[in-house]
Amino acid sequence: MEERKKQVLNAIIKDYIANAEPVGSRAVSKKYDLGVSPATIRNEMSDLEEEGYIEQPHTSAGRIPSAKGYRYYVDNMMQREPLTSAQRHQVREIMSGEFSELDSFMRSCCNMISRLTNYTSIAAVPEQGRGNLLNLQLVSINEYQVLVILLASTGIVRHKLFELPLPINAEELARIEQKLRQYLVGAELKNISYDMLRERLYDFQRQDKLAEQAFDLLEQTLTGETAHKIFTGGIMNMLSQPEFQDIEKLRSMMSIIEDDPQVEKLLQTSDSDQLTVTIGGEMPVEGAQDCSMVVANYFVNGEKAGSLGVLGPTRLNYSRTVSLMEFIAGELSRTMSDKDKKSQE
Amino acid sequence: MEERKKQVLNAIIKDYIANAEPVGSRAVSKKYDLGVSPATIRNEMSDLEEEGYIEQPHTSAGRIPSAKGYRYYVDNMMQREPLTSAQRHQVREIMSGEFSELDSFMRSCCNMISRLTNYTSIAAVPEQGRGNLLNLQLVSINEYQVLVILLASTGIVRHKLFELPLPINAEELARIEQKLRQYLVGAELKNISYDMLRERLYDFQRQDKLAEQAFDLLEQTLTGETAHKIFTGGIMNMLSQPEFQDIEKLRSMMSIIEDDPQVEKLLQTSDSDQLTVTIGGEMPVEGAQDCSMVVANYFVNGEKAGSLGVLGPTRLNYSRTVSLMEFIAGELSRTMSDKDKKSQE
DNA sequence: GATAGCACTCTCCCTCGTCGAGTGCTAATA
DNA sequence: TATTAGCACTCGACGAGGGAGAGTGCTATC
Repeated sequence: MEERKKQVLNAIIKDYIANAEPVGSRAVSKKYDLGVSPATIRNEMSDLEEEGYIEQPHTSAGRIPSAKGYRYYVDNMMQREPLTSAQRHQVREIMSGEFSELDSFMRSCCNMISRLTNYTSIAAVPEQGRGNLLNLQLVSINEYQVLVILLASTGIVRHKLFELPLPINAEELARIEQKLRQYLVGAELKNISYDMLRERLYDFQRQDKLAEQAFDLLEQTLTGETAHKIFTGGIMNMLSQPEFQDIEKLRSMMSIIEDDPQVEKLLQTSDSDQLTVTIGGEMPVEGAQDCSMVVANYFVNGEKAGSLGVLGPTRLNYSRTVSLMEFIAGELSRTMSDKDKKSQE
Repeated sequence: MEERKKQVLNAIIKDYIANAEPVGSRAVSKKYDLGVSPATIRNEMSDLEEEGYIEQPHTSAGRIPSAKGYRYYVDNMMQREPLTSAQRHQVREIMSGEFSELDSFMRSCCNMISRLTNYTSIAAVPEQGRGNLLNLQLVSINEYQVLVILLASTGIVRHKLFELPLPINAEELARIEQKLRQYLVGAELKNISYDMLRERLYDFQRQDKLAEQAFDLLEQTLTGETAHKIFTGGIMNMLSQPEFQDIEKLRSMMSIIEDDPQVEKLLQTSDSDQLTVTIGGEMPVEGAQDCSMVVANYFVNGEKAGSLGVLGPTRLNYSRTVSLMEFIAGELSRTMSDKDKKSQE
């Protein structure tokens, strides 16, 4: 694309992102001095429209960027907005806080992202933990109920209460616990699949009826649930966006944000360490076509551990949002990797 | 209040709840046959307005109920709407489901309430568990990190990761664990206050430096956090209410619903087993004056265990909502008490 | 190729007039 | 005395009409 046309497109997008109103040729020529008159701009705009980068809500209105326009901007022209020190500070503050509970930590991350971006934030964390199985405890509550507590090397704890079909006494339980520890402690959590369980516990399982129960029980706790835990924040920020003054649009977005599986689907983009920017029609969920999002993955020791995203109108401030999300995901990866290393010591 | 005036007020409230539009004298006389002409109704309405039970948005509009009118209706005239068997069924279905995780159970309760009422639901569960301390475990992650796991008789588990200022080895940890168990297992969780800890552990605490650490640690885990965990559901239902088509009103409600402490404040009504109906200006939170709510407490073995509420416009369907919430809170109390008894066996 | 000029188009906003719903008052009625 | 019918009045909703303003596309000119 010729340089001047690029500049015109850039001006239109920037202005529209800032003001949410169609941009006219006069405004472009005045505010962003390209050294040419409005008439010239008009010709360029006419071309840009023909090529599908911008569109006109109606004759005698200015132009607004199309999804294709935003895409071109993000891919070829966008420059990352430098972060202020206040922004960096806010992120680091959250990161340096305590977090023995992953849940509440992710929640405050989401709130921080919403505060910084003024958009709705979403995040997904796999239910299945990372790290190795550090310890495993079976606690008898009564003879029909057993509490299984799993401790990962990351300091994350999971627990589940099980109802047994047959009663069990303390000695038997201790014996099973012993055996399970022997076979499973040290294994990587993500490797504890059905097959792996079967392999390691094959002999044990044959041994007696109760062991078989324990087998079923572990299988349920450890495998199966590959679902992600979903967090959202700053839903209210949607309300301040002029594009969502229309209640119907708002409702269609809200129903997606409130529905965990849909949000999970949104966050399933790439597994790379690059941000993913998804614009308008590219959104993978029905009814989110008026939105864009910026999704970043975070990594613990080089391995993908979860996703963070920001959801807003297609008129998203891509430049700022990308900078912020890149920084936040980086800090989060660093913080969680540190923590992980520390707990492995 | 004279019988006929009551009937007129009743008709106005019912009609307004159903249609969200000012009710005229003609409509009252026609739809709710009181056997008198519109002119007579008009006189009654004029009286009701003078006494503050209804108001007029403007001359030549019908009347709408005032907060005082709703209050009178709820206190003196309202009849509980009988539940359908489908509604009962839905509630019982959720109740009979598994719930080893209190969190996800409460979440699905909230969703159910929203589905049944078509309003936004809110719930609060005290972080501090009910029941007795059944077991306590200290798990060493590395020499500076200890995971404290608390198991309540209700099957609810809490855990917290602690960073120690001094390293600790396995034997010492085991010794402390032993002591703590000895002193604390069996105690009622809600009684484990700072004072109680001090009393029981006084000698122990003096014993050595590490025990003192353990003391601090337990104090943090067990006391202090009297905060409630807040759940919400069906936020989207707000959008379908005609009174919240105005984005500003919507925003003021949303900002309250998104803010846990505010929701907690809303739910702090009475501790009795009666429902609390709060209407318009009675709402304890700034900015919620256009709303009403119905709050029910649920009880485990006769003791208050948490609160459930429904949040909607003042034009709330009190009759149906009260019936539903009464039923749901009752079922929830029953289910959780059963579970509690079962785990005590 | 860039620009100035100009007619044209379309939205926004204001005003005006009509319509209809609903009221309050008054006089008549049971 | 309570109820009702009749009637003038008020006010918001709605649609038509018109001016203002923003922005365009086209054409002729530099």
